[in-house]
Amino acid sequence: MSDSEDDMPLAQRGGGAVPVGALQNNILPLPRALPDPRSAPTLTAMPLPGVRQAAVVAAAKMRPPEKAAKKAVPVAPKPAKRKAADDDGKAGKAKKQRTIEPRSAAKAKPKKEGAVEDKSLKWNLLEHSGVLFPPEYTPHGVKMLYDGRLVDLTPEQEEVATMFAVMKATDYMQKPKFLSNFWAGFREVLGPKHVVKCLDKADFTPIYDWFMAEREKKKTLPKEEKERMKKEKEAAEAKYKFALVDGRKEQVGNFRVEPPGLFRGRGEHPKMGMIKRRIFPRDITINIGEGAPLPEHPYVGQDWREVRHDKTVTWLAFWKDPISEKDYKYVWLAANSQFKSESDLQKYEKARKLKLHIDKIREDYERAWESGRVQERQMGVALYFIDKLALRAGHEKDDDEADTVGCCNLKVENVECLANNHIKFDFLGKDSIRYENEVAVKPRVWELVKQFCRGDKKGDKAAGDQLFDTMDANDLNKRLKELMDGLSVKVFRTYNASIVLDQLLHKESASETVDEKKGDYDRANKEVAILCNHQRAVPKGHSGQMEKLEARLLELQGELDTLSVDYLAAQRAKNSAKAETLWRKVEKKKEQIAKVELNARAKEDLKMVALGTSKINYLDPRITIAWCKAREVPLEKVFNKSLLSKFFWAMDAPPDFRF
DNA sequence: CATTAGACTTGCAGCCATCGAC
DNA sequence: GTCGATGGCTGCAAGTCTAATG
Repeated sequence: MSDSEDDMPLAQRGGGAVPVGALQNNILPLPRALPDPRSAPTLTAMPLPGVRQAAVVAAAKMRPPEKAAKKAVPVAPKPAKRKAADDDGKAGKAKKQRTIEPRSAAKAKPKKEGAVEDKSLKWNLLEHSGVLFPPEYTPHGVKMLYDGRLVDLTPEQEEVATMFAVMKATDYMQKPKFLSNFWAGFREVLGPKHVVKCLDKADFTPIYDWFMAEREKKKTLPKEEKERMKKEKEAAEAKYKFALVDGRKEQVGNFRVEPPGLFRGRGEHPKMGMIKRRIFPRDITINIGEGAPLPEHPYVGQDWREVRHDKTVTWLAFWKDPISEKDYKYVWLAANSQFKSESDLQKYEKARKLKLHIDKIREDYERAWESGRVQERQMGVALYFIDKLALRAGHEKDDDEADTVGCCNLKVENVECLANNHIKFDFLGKDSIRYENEVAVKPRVWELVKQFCRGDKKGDKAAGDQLFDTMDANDLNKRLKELMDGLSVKVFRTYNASIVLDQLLHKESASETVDEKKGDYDRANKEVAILCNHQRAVPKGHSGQMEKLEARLLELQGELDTLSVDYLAAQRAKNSAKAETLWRKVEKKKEQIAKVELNARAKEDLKMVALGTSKINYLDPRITIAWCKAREVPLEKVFNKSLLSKFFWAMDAPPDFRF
């Protein structure tokens, strides 16, 4: 369907990205492999395995959400307030759980049959070493130029100048916004009376050159020196790498505090170029078990901003994002932790649950197209797009963020009604990645979109106006909750990505070798990536590499020709021994050519497609694992080391697992 | 009931170590 | 053994979504 028109087009997922429809047969063949949850070890009973916890044990701790999610809802009329233990103490906020506990327990998560522990609690014991701060700034003394003259800078000023100098070769230098934001920040650091009066006459080249030279120097360091430094670094980091959670040794994801620098927003971010200041202990809130030793830090005389013992959250530390006061930076455990893998499983189970409701939901939103109320119609169409095209929700954004959209905040200029019930989408989505797609839609949808673009009654809509002006992402999510417990927009993306993979992998295939099967897998993966519009920048040097491949092909072709001629000659000369040898060589050469051709095609094909994101975030690993088992493909062919580790919880999926 | 705070997931790019071709 | 392409890993930006708040 959509294989021919690669290249320019992007999310060109043709019309039928979601031909889901059937599959009722394999209704929830639940993760049979997971050990019976009822026999799960008690919370803290587990030993303290090293880094790698046994998958079985880990899996056992996670009940297959099936039974929990299913009927449990009406249960739990009993407020879960009993263990009001850890409360008191700490600062004002943090203490939300208690008051609202009954409510959330009653409606949302009535897990735990026997109710051994409160579901809102994520841990009982938590120990860790906090965060690792970046080194303090060491002045290099290299002077920048202003109007051709050397300029004296204080270490603080020099640090900021260096942040800028280092970015000399990036295309941020071409962005006026970046330059003006930087100048505003730099000017403040320079103070009012400084000789440097504007950016135009400032020349940071000396600092840039120094920086590049340093980098070179580091590269050419003797091997032993390099290794010594590496060892030192590792030793310094060692204690931060792990946390102790209820007796489990878990990897910490990001324990390094972000170093100061210039903010590199994506797309046309209004704040690009602003100075991201240094973060100190006084900025950081630590979350840790009550009895655990307080993490140390190198800043004498300074205290952590706050120390909490909040068992309802999974973060170890956070600070306010210095660029955007309303954002936070968190330190969490790594992807292979119990916290992360458990929610990963929940995510996929929720998506599988959607499968049971999807027919009804689709009927529902199609019916909404005929509603007398605009808002109904808009919700119906929005959900149709989300379901069909796997669009993101699209929440409202502030003016101090890049101007990007998702489904619910599409603007009228982002859609165009073409002939033949086609609609063309063209907008900047997350990370300012362009989504460009022409799709066939139901005639009624086409009509409605035309109508929404025009605006219903008074005042026609103009560019910049919301396509769905009577609803937003929150409204839609509220509606979804009525259709299925816990349902939200993003679940559709997970659902569609995973079900498409499941279906594609269950298509007939003549592939025999592992490489061929891997090809099947990658193609399926690619379909999903295209559906989700997971793009990447064309790798630099791509065209050069393609040319090389072309040249190589030509060369090989030449060799093949020569061999062929020789072979014919040998044959004519009745030299059968020689002919046979040559024949073999000809065959081999052909194979070689085919391989290079295949490689070239794949490379061209995937130059703009990123396969990784869907693998990491959208594709239920059990689909892949089951497929590997059934088709006898080593899992390592499709999952790298970190994926294998991240998905340890899914390893027992049976060969006949269906999403 | 709308807005915001807070927590957690998703996403791309760039660096860097490794791997495979010569 | 060298060299450059590949792909993994890290960094951190940018989404989503729910509960708390006023």
